[in-house]
Amino acid sequence: MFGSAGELEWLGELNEQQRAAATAPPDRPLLILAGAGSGKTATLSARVAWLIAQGLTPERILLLTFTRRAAREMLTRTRALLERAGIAARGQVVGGTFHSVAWRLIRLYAEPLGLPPRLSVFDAGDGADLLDLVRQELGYADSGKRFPRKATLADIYSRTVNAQRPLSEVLAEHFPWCEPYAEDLGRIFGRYGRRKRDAQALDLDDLLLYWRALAQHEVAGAHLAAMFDHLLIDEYQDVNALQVDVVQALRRGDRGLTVVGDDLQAIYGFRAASAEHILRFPMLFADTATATLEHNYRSTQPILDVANAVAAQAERAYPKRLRSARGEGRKPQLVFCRDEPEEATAVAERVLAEHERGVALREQAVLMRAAHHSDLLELELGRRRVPYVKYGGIRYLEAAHVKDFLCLLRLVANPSDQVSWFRILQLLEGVGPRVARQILDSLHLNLAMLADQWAACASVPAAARTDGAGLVEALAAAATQAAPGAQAGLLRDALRPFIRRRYPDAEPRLHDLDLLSDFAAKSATLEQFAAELALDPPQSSADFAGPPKLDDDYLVLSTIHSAKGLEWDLVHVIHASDGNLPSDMALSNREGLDEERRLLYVALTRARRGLTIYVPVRYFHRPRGIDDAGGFGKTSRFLTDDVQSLCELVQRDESPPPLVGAQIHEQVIVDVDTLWR
DNA sequence: GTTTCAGCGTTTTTT
DNA sequence: ACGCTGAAAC
Repeated sequence: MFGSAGELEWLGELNEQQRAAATAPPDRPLLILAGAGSGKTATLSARVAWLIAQGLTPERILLLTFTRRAAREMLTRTRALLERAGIAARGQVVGGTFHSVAWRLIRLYAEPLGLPPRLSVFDAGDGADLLDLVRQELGYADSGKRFPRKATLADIYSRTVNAQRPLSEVLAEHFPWCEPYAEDLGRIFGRYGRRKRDAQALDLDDLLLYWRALAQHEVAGAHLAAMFDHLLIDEYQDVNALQVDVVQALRRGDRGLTVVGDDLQAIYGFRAASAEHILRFPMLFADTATATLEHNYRSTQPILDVANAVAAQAERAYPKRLRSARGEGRKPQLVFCRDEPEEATAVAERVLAEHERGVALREQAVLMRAAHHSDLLELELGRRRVPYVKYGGIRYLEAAHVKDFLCLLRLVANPSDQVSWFRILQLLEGVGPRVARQILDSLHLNLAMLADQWAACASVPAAARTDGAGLVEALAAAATQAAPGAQAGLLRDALRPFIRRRYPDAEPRLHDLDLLSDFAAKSATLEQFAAELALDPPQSSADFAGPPKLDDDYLVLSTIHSAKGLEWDLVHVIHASDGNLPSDMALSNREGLDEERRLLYVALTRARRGLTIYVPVRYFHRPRGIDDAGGFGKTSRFLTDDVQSLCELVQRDESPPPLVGAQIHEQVIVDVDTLWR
């Protein structure tokens, strides 16, 4: 079974548990429980390399990861291992997220699935926009007072679909304040589905639904399952019921199956994921072999002590404690700050002090629960001219001008996409929701004939006619081109005047469009480009700025969710107070609280050798009265006495000591009379 | 009847 | 940065 010892010498670099996992017999389902920092990526890469060394064909191995970045990293490592063994990997392992692989397979099987050959992919924002459109059409926009916002509608829809449970149950459990609208929501969702089909679009949830339907189909499913000999899944603690169905359907016969995860790091409950799936894996897949990795190669022991103490607070805690292979180090610091501005100052000072001591900015990260928790810090960093990149939060694709551009791109491939039209038309002067709808009703959405129709369309206001003709012509011209770069260029040029007119800060936005066009030029087709962006959106502004230069140094700011799987020398966790971490929004049930705790656990275990947790003691902008100076926040309930005893406590209060009257020798004078004398 | 704009309040996490 | 509101402008 094993390759000859000389061939796979790198197996010797793994520890015993890792090696056992990497070389476990491929015909039994394998569950790898891998604690934080336990060399999970190394092990999984080694397993892929080992499977190939055993004779498996790379193209017949499917690797599902949480992000495309993770897939890339594993495949790079795998290739390096194979090279060392002198094995020339002929093909490529198929890798990506559940959603991106679903997209590839669905396109392959579009015909039997009854789908049109041209398809758009809606990202979360597009889905929300269509829901908003439907809500307006059904008249809910003006009637109700507090009807759920479009983002909430999208959340409810997605959660219901992903959990595969009746709407009523999902509402009762997670959106109780929306229960009175249950019927209305049902009507909206039904219509949403039909409109989506008319637009020849799939949303992110559809990708999983269609993949599952395909995999469970008697004939197509068998065909699909036969494409792969081995299926590996990373971050299995964050899969939902729909994804488990797909995995189960794909494993027909004795296909190999390896899953890796850590139930202590399950943080995607809001996406209907549940750690139950990893815990029940051995029950679902008979004859499962289990491997456990618990040596931590990332962090020093004092950091792990704190992480372990946090994890131990869970009612259903496992006796799984991370043990450091790196040894001792400095105790984590717990810094109490007077208020949020003070916290921002403290973080900036500490980051810069470490930088002086030789720790590059990019070896440090600031992690937070919610993207806006770093608002003040970002101002402070700007003032001090500290370069930083932020991950998570408002993403590029959500910026208005980027959406405008992407809608145009999508229209070339799919002119029946009404949501895109609706948005584009409103760029024109004198066109709001009402007129846009009228125009849409009177046009046949066919690019070849569109220019004539546009000129004749009575609904188009005079002011918009010429401007709109420019866009329509650009769309028609782009449709006759084949090269995506040329197409994107045409559309960008046509969009330019609108961007200038609409946004006061047009220049940086135009620059974004240039970058996007350049990226589009590298894709096979515009359709492909738009779909890839929806499936694997750029994680930060840096993703678009081209490959980073080697001497670029910047601090990383990231939501904890986006920090998953990453590590830094020094980690700064901010806003560790009740209401922020745990977030107020998550406290309605115990599951929510547990997930918040795991979130903190994930944050803590990102640090290699330095960890600082900041607690702002006082809050100013609480939604109270104007003259309320602010309340006192409470230290996060997860930072118990137990946890604090493992930290070095720092009181940071910059307010000057109170003045004693006797210290002031001259009287203080207040006089405004000089102003008008 | 619609569009547009200013002002105000709010903002969890993401494929 | 966005949605909602009310009021002005077309």
